[in-house]
Amino acid sequence: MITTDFTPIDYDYFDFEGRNYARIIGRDKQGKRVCVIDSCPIYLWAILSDKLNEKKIKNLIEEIKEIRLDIKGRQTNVEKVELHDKNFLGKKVQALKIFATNYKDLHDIADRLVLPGIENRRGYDLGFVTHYIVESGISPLQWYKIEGDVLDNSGEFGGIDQNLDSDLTIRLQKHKKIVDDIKEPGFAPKILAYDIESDEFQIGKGEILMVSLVGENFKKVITFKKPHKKLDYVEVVKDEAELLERFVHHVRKVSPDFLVGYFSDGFDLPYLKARATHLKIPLNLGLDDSQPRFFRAGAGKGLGTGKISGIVHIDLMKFIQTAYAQYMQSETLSLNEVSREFLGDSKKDFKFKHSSKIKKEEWDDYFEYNLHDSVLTYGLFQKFWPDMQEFVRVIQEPVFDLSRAGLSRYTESYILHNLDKFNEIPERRPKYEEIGERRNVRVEGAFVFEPTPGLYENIAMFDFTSMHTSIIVTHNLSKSTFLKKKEKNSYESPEITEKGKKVKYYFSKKPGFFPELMKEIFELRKKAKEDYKKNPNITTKARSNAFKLLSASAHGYVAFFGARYYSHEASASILAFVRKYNKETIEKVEKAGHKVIFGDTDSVAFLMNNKTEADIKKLLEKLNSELPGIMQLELEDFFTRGLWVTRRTGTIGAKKKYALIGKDGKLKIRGFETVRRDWCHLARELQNKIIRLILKDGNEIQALKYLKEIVKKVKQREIARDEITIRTMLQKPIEDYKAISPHVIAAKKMKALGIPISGANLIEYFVAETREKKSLVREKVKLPEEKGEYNIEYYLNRQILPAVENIFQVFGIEVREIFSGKKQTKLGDFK
DNA sequence: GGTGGCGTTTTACC
DNA sequence: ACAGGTAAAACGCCACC
Repeated sequence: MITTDFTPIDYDYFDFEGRNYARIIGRDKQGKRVCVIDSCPIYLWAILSDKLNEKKIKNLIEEIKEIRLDIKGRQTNVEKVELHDKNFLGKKVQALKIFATNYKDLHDIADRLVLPGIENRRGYDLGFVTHYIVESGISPLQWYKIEGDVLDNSGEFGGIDQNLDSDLTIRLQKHKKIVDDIKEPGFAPKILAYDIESDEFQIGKGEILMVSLVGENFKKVITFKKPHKKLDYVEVVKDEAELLERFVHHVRKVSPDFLVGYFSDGFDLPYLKARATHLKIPLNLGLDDSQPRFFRAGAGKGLGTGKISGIVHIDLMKFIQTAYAQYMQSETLSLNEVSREFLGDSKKDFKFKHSSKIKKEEWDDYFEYNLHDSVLTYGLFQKFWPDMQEFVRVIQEPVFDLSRAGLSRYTESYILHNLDKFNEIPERRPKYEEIGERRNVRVEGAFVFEPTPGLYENIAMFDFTSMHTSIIVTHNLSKSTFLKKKEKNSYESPEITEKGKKVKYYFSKKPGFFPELMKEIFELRKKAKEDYKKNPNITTKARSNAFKLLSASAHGYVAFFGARYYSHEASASILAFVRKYNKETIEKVEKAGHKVIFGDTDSVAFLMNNKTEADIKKLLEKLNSELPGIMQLELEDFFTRGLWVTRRTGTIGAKKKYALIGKDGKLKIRGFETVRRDWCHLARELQNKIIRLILKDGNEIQALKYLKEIVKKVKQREIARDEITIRTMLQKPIEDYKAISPHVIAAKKMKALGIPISGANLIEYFVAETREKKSLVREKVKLPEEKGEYNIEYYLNRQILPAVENIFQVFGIEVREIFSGKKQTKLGDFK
């Protein structure tokens, strides 16, 4: 017997004599690697029909006990059956807890349970690891005091400890959570970042020229190419095979908790595996000597995820995409841009070419480039680790799974790990046909107010705090609280138009577990925010962020076709309430004597009309006193000026396109080309400057002068290539495009010239002058590397002037008439 | 051969 | 396929005169 402290990092399981055993890899407080072997009850639920008498239940139990399975080379049977009072979708039910030997048999047992008296079979599709965490209460990245027998070359479980590179292997007997306190320092993980460079981009097609590894006080580039100067981090080997061997050697020697790459699920790890297979080199990176395995689960864009036993392989890009992308400034998820935003550092300059064309002295730059990619990846992991850690603690799924999950899984995991509090049996995942049906229904979304174009002064803006989530909580909306028929004393949705008919949906007043959990998230977020204000550090901030994201995804989850707790009725009702509350707020603000300028989903912007800020705050208080439940309106800010413009065609105001300036001079620009990456920098920066000049002192003449300067520069060809480059994302394979737009042409050109498309799939091009007169833009597309002069007419008439023309129209200035020479043949011009 | 409506595509807002 | 709907805008495509 031994007692130690322990934090679980990675979970998997193995079979021994037909039974499942969880194998948890973690650390103790001294940083020693500890492996814990444990088991848990394996079972599924059979939910019984309402009116089943005792005798029938008894017979059913006897019948189930007789089930024998002979599948996949295993012979097993139902071990035990118990009758329990449970809840399923908020309803009291009687359910049979059916115990089996092996988790993998549960599906087959469920298939045998299609019996009279059994309504539903549930709880067999969670996956062993999730099931184990729920059952055992041993959650990732928490601290436990554990007690058990040491397995030291014991030969138990077929000698599992003998082949495992851990300091201590324990067969668990007892465990106790020792801290659940945010002040407890988290564990400092051992990290190794890696990156490869190869000749060909297609996986396994070319040779791997070099691999870089970066850890704490550890920097290495392994290569079989010769350095020009002496570089102490370069380890020269004889060939690619030895490179792979040395890579494995170093990873095993450092033995990190996390092997971290950037887009490494889609490139680095599969490439290493492919080359190792080709060269017959074992890539035994696992703690148990196993090779990386690839799973298609969670595969976006047809890529799998790479798993290494005992060492958590992390592809940072996916985590950043899920948890950060919506709050980031970066326009792509490229390592370069993300590093620049979060680390203030970027990739080293290196112009790719085939290895046969790289000159002797250029190799040193390539090594440095390769090393620096790992340096950046290492830095990013350090930066994001506190957040990743808090997400793991909150949703209670292992780091590996969290790092590959999308927002729906975050929410769903949180639910699944908290169902016990409600004595709830988990709902199953939707079947293929259900997903198809769900994808076919559309629901009407939020209301967007049509603004009147103009320049306004003294504007106030209100918005609802976590609007969708507070609606879910206030009106108890969810799958399980939805009532098929109206009951007295129930919540009622506003009127909804569906398929041309007006309907209303009704929800029980008895608090449902989903709204209750969302309320919990809502409150925990509030508390985390207060904790952060009191004690600002990375952990309190990370926790606040985690709950913020979970809270923001609540409605998205309910409306997501893949969700276990998907509900069309709840989603449609949530959105109907969103429209109702926004419209009501707009009416009330107008009634209070203010002209409303704009509103989108959860916000309303209006003129202060000589009222003081204190008056506006009083109005806010009054509006809040009239709101039900946890609904809350807050003051977004006061603005000194705001600009709304017309849509490109016509005279109606453009929604979602405005610019505001705060009392502190800070700009808030929404929707304008300034924030869109598919416009060239020149047009974006010009527009930004014009907006700035106009909002700062409301003087359009200064802005017009500035425009004149830029137009002159364009006409005199003084604009740099980079400024006129247009960047657009290629969203699918080139062949799949029906419409051949300019960026598709550019992508085709790149393919023909063998220029690799960046990991971010961003296509860059510019519009050039052509000898013959061509009308289509795509016929004038050139790659940034190509020779040619930019097309003055295009940049003037299709980029510069469109970016600013409707801003000047607010002041009655027609910039096209001033600058473009030609008259536009728009209808408006003849009136 | 110009043009106007429509479908496709990308990107942003909340 | 892997959180949702609303909206702006550009461009190609195609019928039409």
